[in-house]
Amino acid sequence: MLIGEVARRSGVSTRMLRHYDSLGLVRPTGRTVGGYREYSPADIRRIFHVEGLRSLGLSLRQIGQALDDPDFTPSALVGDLIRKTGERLNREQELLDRLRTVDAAGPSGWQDVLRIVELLHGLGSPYAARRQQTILGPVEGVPPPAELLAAAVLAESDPNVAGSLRWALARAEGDAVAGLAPGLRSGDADIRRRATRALAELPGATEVLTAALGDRDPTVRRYAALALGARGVAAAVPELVRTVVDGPSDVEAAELLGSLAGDAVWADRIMAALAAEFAAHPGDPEVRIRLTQALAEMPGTLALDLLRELAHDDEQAVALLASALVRAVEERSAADPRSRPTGEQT
Amino acid sequence: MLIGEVARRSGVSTRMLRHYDSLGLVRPTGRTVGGYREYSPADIRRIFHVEGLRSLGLSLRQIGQALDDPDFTPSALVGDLIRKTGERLNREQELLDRLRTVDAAGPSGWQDVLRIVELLHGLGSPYAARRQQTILGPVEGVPPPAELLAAAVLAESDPNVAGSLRWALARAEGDAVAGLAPGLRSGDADIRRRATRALAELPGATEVLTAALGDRDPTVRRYAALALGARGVAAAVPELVRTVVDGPSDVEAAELLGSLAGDAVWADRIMAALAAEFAAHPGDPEVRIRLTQALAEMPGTLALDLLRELAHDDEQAVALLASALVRAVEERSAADPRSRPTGEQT
DNA sequence: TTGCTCCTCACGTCACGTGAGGTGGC
DNA sequence: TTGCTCCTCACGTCACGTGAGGTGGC
Repeated sequence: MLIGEVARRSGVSTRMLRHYDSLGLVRPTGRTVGGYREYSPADIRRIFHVEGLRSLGLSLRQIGQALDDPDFTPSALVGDLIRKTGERLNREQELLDRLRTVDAAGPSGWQDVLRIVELLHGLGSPYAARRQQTILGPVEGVPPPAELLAAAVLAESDPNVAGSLRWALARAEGDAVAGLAPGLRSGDADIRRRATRALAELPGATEVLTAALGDRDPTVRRYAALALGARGVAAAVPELVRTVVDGPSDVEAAELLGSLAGDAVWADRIMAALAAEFAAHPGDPEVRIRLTQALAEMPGTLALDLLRELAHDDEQAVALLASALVRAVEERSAADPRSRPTGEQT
Repeated sequence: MLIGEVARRSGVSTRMLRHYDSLGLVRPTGRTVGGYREYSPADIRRIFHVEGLRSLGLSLRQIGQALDDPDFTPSALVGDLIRKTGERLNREQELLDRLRTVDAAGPSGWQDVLRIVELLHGLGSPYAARRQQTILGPVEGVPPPAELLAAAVLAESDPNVAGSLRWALARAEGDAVAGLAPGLRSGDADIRRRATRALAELPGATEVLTAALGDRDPTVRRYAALALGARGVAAAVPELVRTVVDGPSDVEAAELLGSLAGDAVWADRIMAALAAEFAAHPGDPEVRIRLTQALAEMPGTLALDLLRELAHDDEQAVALLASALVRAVEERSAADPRSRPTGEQT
């Protein structure tokens, strides 16, 4: 069979068939009197073998070695190909991510593209100082896009750099909330915490933060509750109460509960929740003290009855604190009659 | 700054810096008296710009055009890069899949590798006839690995080819069940159906099939129930009863219920389930007829009482069928006294 | 004789690495 | 004088595409 027909049947160009010949990879068995290459059925089969191995990414040189050595062990070579292909795949994936980031920023000229690439490069540095500098460094004109900073916030493990990033993110142009929201769906609790902390420092974001109240991770829930409490969102109340009980940020949580209790509807529920926690922690002085201190944050004389009761608490420290707070609340209420509830006699 | 120091600071080799120079991409502003290239700070900045754009996958030619034309619009080029990178990514992913398939088959020589590649190629053909031929064609020595055929079964839409594949799979070497199981977790109901049908034709596979009884898709549940019923697995009973009610494969389901009812424990539950279905479908003659026919499959005189009752059914067709079946069951029981239940008087 | 197929030789692609052979500045 | 840096020129890589210029068979 002459080279043209072989090319048509195999899909390999005549150029490549001649190339295989010159490499010694597929030598046609004969030549016609005119010097034309004549391929035998065995030659054709060999061509298909070559194409088969090429479809696995072997180089022509590797194919030549493999086909000519019947004892060739494929396992090592295949393993190597898998590794190399995986590396190329990762590189292509990273490149695609970079390109998408650039595209999403909608650059209007090459200056913009270069700035984003520079940022991307700086934020991807393994040195925290370099990342820090990238964020705080001279912002030549356009501020960095929020989506990019959001991605960096989710990945940042250094607390100082993370703080700078949140600061920059709050000032960035673009939809910072949309950039952070995917972080809340991560399987990694650290990433969800970073997302929540950053969301807390943004205006709005109430909806995603409310969803974060249902997170598996207590820290995520706490960040979300504190942020929502500061926005006056009553849905945060149960988690704020839990924060008072558990300790970290209990003072901040108590203050937020106090201001939420300014709303009469929520005042009763908050008091009921706090009272329930006293009942649930009878023998734990630390929890009871935190709860008692939280009562001091309640507006007006809302907590006065409960404080008077606690002044006789079995725990000495609680009783002393409650007594002091009873006096403080009474004085406060005498000074400002508006805060006196209707049912109370002086 | 001389070329060596520039190379150290920028990470670009001196060879490449000279290459950039010769392309006109980065021409050092000056030369020393000795003819050495002298890079100015602006030149260095340009080098970093080049590297920035290279990190996005632009060719040196594209970079040259971009940097020299201040009106260059990046959007089209970036879009093109995204498309091309996505295509490369897909190709790499497909290559990696192929390599992993080959690796999983553990080929001992190049002959094996070539056979697997050939199979892979044949099974991936867009022509059903070619796929069919690949499966049924001359199997030169080693049978195709089950994992490969399993993947093909999950992807095969042509019913004839699918049948051949299931046939080949049942005869293949390797863990066919493990190859099919991921198909049951697919979001695509078609793939789950294909997986279940293929599992049904394999020996064993009881565990995965039992899991498939809880599938969202009724067809998947039916395939699983029929397969499990044939294996004597009583967990299939509820779905088999539903199959009798719903129609397709009701005869087969009834037969399986009949043989499962050979176990006294299950006999009562099956009869109770069938009776409940009669109660649930009062006005539906087709369902009642299928249910009545199913009663004929119950062993011995198990269904006799219910059939006698149905002989007076409001639906004429049901009543006639039930009367005929009552006689048939009575004759059968007279001929074979072993099938007479203890409580019955002749 | 006219197309068609085939032949060999050779250049271009693309981003480099690696010499060879030579020179300038401390 | 001795290293060190720099210079230009040029070949090799890898799997091809695309000619140029020429020839054999119907």
